Amino acid sequence: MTEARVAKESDVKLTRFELEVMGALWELGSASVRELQERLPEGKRPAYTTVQTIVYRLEEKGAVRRVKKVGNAHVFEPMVTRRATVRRLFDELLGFFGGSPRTLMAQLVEGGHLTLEDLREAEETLERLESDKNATDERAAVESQSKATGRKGGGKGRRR
Amino acid sequence: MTEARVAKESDVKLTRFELEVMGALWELGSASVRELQERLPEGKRPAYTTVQTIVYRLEEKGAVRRVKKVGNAHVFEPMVTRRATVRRLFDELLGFFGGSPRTLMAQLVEGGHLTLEDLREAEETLERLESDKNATDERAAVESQSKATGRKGGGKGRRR
DNA sequence: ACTGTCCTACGACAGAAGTAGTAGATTCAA
DNA sequence: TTGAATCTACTACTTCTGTCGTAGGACAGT
Repeated sequence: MTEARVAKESDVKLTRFELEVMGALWELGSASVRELQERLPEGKRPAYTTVQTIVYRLEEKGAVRRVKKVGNAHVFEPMVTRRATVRRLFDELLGFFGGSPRTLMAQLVEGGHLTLEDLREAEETLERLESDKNATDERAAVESQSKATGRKGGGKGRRR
Repeated sequence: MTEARVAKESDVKLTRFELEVMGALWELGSASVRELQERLPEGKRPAYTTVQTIVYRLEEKGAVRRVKKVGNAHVFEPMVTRRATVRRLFDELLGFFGGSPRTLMAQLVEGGHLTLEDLREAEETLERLESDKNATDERAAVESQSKATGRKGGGKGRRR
């Protein structure tokens, strides 16, 4: 039955190539195997069946699901959000930096990855988010704290 | 002879666990296999030989090298900087976001990973960097290139 | 010189990831 | 109703990762 596991969005662990495919799927919203394959960068565009295999594995991991059929082809849709996935990857990254976003940010900045504008915009996003939060008073601890993600370094949860 | 490949720092591709070990090595500056093993988080602390294997593989990838011996044990030192590594990982991340740091930043912010303070500090770092650059007149970001390992191939300096 | 302890250098192996071929089912346009 | 084109559902590697065990070398006491 190739039953897709119902996984907590937060524990879906993707490999590089799976991420690559998810990237395409996130962009397209939903797509067939062929569409996905065609969106992959020319250089590293594997055979059709290779992509198919990846998609199947993603399905088993609960990262995507079939939503409908077009012709004889299945159309897949993401089950995990890009956001949740980045969060996950970022957390991993943090692991190698004593869990400090600061340090990581510094490295990124120094590495020339981020421009002042990027940061400014991020700030705006953040501020907008804050006020939204206050205005609506929205509670709900949403998905976030699933469980102290087994951080390695001494405790010290990031405070905001 | 287990000759370590002289790899361009930028093309060293590390796996999760290798990163984990590198994390420990970056923190210690230089260390023996045992020291590295002991710095790994209790929970996931593999057997001594497992760590040893990882270190050997890192050596072959040119990510670390033996610098000396203490007793009968080798002491290793990182050959790739933490910075360069983060850069690499970040680049990969960007791949899933249409190459836009903005989008990624937004996701991070929304995910509650970054606080306003984190951003402010990053900005300062950036500004400090800018003026340093202008004042000091651009100087190679070398930092840990202790010895020029015959590095000469066609440089493919990524600039963004 | 003998012995226990700690390393190193290899060799192994299971499971994950990447890559793809094939047989048979579907679909679509004649 | 046929046949080509396209998919799907498997099966099958090969490589890469994570994990160790073991044999034999080095060294510190005794």
